[in-house]
Amino acid sequence: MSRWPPDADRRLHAAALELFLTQGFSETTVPQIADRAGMTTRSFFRYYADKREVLFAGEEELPGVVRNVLAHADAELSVLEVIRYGFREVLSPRFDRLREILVTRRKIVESDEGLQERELRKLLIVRSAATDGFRDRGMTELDAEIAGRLATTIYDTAINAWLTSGAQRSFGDISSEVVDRFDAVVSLQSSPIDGKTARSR
Amino acid sequence: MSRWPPDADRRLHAAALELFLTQGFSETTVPQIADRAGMTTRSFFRYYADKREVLFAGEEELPGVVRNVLAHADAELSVLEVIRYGFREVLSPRFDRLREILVTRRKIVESDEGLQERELRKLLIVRSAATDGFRDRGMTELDAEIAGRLATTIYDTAINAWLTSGAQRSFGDISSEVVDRFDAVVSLQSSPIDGKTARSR
DNA sequence: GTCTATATCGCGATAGAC
DNA sequence: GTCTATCGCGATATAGAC
Repeated sequence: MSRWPPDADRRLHAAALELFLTQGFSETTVPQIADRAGMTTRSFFRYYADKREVLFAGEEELPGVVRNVLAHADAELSVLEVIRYGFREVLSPRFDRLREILVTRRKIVESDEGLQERELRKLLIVRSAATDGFRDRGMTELDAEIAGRLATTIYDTAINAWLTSGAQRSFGDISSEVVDRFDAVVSLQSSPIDGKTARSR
Repeated sequence: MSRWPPDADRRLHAAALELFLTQGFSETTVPQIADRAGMTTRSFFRYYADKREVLFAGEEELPGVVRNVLAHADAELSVLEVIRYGFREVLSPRFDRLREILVTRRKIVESDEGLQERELRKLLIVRSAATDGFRDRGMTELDAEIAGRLATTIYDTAINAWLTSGAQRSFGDISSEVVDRFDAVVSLQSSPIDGKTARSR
């Protein structure tokens, strides 16, 4: 048995989540987290760049997943079709069983503006990966950037709708609906609420 | 003549910009900024919530402008048409003469991840205003959120393209092009780079 | 305005693992 | 021995309390 228990990063993560939930994020200090995980303050910063970062542990794979999906999806698919396919076939299976955890995390993030900022930057990283992926599919630089932004915006909208809805619907179902609405909002002259469906040009 | 020179916030802003440009953002301390502006560290935090905030001074009106445009634009305009109109008629006149300043600010923001996070949150505030505006135009909650996200995403894309392009083109011209490309990327089966223009359904 | 908590990080020492 | 994880100490700056 080694002197240093393994999984120091996971222990820090677990300790942090408990404290954030019971005391609140800003009321929790790094020394408290480190104590609860059985190590020193200095060691905390060895695993996490700052106090916010610990909440986003485990999301490092997402950019790689995005690149992978875009690299292997049928080249004939339109942008919205690729997005719909990726969300339903790849992201939904990964996300659906994590719903409870994500709802909890979301509640903590919402309580602190600094955490919201960090979450937005995480989304920016995903967006870069998506833009790269669309560029590699042969789109022009501007179109790839637009497609990347579109994909992450739809992603964020769908995640939001999914975690807010009390029902047991899958992320794939909800994201597919969101894709439809994006298509409609961009394409239609007016919102269907007015009954108009003619394209403007 | 009063004991305290007026425009304390502007002096702090000017001092901060100079120091950020010459020394870099992270190498500049708040006491340095305050000293250069002729006041104490404590006074800095009276005018700006934190060191990052000073870089975004003067952008507080944007949400109000957005609400105003959406409230007064022709009710028959489609989402993309409202966006195009607002960017060309309202934002472009405001932005075009500020290009140099915005280019400078952009360079500083790009140098620091924390500043990028803050900028993203500022965009989030604008997005909330846009979403409110679209909701008030009679859209459903989900469609309004989508339209708000679309507007700010196009805004960010256009600002980026505008400040990156060396040419003297107006923000209105560039943003109009970006609107066209968003429409095309969402609507077309494939990118025009392949010569395909048929809509997928 | 002053004081202070606390985040953050640099550096060197140390303790086991291989 | 070398490598890696951790510790201990301390310095600095932000940010908020009083």
